[in-house]
Amino acid sequence: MIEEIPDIVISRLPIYLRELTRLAEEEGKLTTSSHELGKHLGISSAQIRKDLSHFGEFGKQGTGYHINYLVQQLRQILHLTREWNVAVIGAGYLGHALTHYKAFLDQGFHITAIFDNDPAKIGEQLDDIVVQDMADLEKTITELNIKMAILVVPANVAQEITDRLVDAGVRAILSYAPIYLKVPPDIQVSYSDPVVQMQRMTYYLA
Amino acid sequence: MIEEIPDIVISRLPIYLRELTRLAEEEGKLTTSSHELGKHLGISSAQIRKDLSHFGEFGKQGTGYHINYLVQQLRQILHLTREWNVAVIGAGYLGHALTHYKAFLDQGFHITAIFDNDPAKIGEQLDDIVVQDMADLEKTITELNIKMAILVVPANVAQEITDRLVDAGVRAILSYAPIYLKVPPDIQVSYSDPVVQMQRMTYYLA
DNA sequence: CTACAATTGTGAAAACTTACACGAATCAAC
DNA sequence: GTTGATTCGTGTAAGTTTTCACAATTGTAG
Repeated sequence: MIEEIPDIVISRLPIYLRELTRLAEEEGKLTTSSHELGKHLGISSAQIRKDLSHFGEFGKQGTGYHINYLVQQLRQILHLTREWNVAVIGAGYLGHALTHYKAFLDQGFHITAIFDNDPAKIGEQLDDIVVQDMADLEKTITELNIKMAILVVPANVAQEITDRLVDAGVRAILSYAPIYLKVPPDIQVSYSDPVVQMQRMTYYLA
Repeated sequence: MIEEIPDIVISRLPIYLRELTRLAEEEGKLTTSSHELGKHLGISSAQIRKDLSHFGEFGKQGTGYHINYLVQQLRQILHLTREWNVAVIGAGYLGHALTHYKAFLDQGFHITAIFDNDPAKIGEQLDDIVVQDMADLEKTITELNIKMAILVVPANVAQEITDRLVDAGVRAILSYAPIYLKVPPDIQVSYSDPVVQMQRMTYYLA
């Protein structure tokens, strides 16, 4: 009876949420329609309505959607009504940048630990946290109840660190490492390899 | 007669290329099969063969693929046999990190300009380039023949900067800004909003 | 109160993507 | 040579995703 909702639908919800928030905050709107939302996002109105229909009926015929209400519903669906502790693995330039990334905090993602195995980096202060030795990975992740990690390490150690993260209880990984990660089926991975994204685009550049 | 190749196929080619390179360099392999490649990437062998068949016949029955040859072919298909000049827009933490990102250079993406409008950042030295005033955007992009840009600016200025980039001749944009960008149909955009990626994953965390 | 415009939610159709399965080719072993 | 194990490329089937199009509902204007 429980309908399996396609991941491609889930992946659009944060984008709807982002735009709805912007419509409310930047444009001061209280309501919107699937047509308006779609126009702002390059998505058809039918798609938006179909996507939302997986979770309930949030709009009203003739009127559209009350933005605050829909935002609240989406945040509940996506489990964003709580805060999430996040670990960053790798304290290179990119690890630093992501640790400082303000939007994470605004959206309830608290980076509460950062790790590296370079003795020169261990102990370094970053805002309010300190770079920890990779040896303490399991201990800290367990203690801080960290379920999400951002992986910013070289490809050759990414799989082995992923295995350790999963064993320590991490359930979702955002990976910037240029390699496919083998994980158990209940573990989520999102990939973000900038080179791969650039290489897709060069195809279209004559 | 010219077959239109789906973007979803194109987007897998860089991943094949990445793994093929790794197989050659790390594991010293000279040949591979669609089955082996797929096992390393979590993709079915049929999918890989079908994808490649859009572009020609690169393998041999019974034997599989000669890695070096396939790598060379993929690089040609993706227009990676030349080098690309790239501009980074925004010299915050993330802009810095991406400018330093070594893998870009390894893959033929040369970051030859970085811009910001903060007087405190303009003039700052980053490796071998200097942070330029956003006012010089058009001039520099034209002079250096830059066709690709990495956008690392706040949402509220992202669209206006995108318009300027496109007018200046940029044809592909990798955007970290948390907003949908409206561009002409012949302009490529890749999105990489870390918050959106995290929010997709929290859906699956009970 | 009635007519009209806007908009939702959704079943059905269309379009797109992936997986199956098989003939043909290749190579190694005997 | 012949056999058997691999593997490719591909036509077709199956599965997934998007789009269409319409009944039902809501609000507005006269």
